[in-house]
Amino acid sequence: LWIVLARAFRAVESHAAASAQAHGLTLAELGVLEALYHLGPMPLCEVQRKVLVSSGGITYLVDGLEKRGLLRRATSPRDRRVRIASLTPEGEAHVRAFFPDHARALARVMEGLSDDEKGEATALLRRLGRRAAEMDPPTGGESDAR
Amino acid sequence: LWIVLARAFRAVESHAAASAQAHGLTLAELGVLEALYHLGPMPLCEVQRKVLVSSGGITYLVDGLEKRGLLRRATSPRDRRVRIASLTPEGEAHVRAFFPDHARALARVMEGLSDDEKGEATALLRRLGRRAAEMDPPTGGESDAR
DNA sequence: TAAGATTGATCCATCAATCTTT
DNA sequence: AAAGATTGATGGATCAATCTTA
Repeated sequence: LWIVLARAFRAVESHAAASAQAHGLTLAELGVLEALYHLGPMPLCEVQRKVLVSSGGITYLVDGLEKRGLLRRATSPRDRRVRIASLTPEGEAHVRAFFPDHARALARVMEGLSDDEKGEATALLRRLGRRAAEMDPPTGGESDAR
Repeated sequence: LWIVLARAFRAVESHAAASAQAHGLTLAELGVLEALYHLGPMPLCEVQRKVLVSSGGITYLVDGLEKRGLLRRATSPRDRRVRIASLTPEGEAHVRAFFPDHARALARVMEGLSDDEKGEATALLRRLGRRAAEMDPPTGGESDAR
């Protein structure tokens, strides 16, 4: 199973990465933009959890996206430690521009399975992922363990 | 599905990586050793296909493992372009030492699914992976496209 | 002390180019 | 030309340490 899971993931990932790259984005960057687009502005630490990247990585990612004017940072009024990321109008336009393309590309890659099968695979993988994630922490739980 | 697949993969991967690291190995390095252990000596280009890494990457990996005395390179008598990698006695001992641990660790991570479910998930993922892999080449087919 | 964020060092892996052999 | 292997440059991402605020 592990082998097959890895191969399937890499195969799909390469397509997803190609689709992202066609719009000048990394997969991780695309993840950040999508999170902000669908869920609205949120603290960096929350984005980090969504995108599954290290705390250093999120700073790096957001740096790049901010430099390109796709998002901006703001300080939280409630807690002066946290920085809240939100899409700029340009960023939102960019997401709207590539999202349909990206979704279509992914759908095409997945069309080897019927809708029922996709549902089943999703259910199975969700259980597998949950268990594996909450299992005795590999490196202390997260990639940021101290 | 894509999201769930990615999360499941990363969750399992982190456990696998931790298990490998416990024996001083990268996941990719572990893959090379396992391939050589189970399938015997083989050309570098074949190892590359098994481990799914770029051609430059395989050289890098094998360099490291050779430097640690876990495998050695030899020239093929049939074709003087190819280099054949084979485990040294130390390398074989090393694999024998960590393989049971590693297998057990993986089994534990997967125990969220019953055997039937594992079989089903494997079948579905295999189909998904196959289709995605042989689909219109993302970057020209492989990571080494010219 | 702990959480959020940032920095700088480091690492693994891809990429493009090159060399040899077929 | 094309396949196998190697090199050097580059980049994305983790990691450990640090700073600020709670």
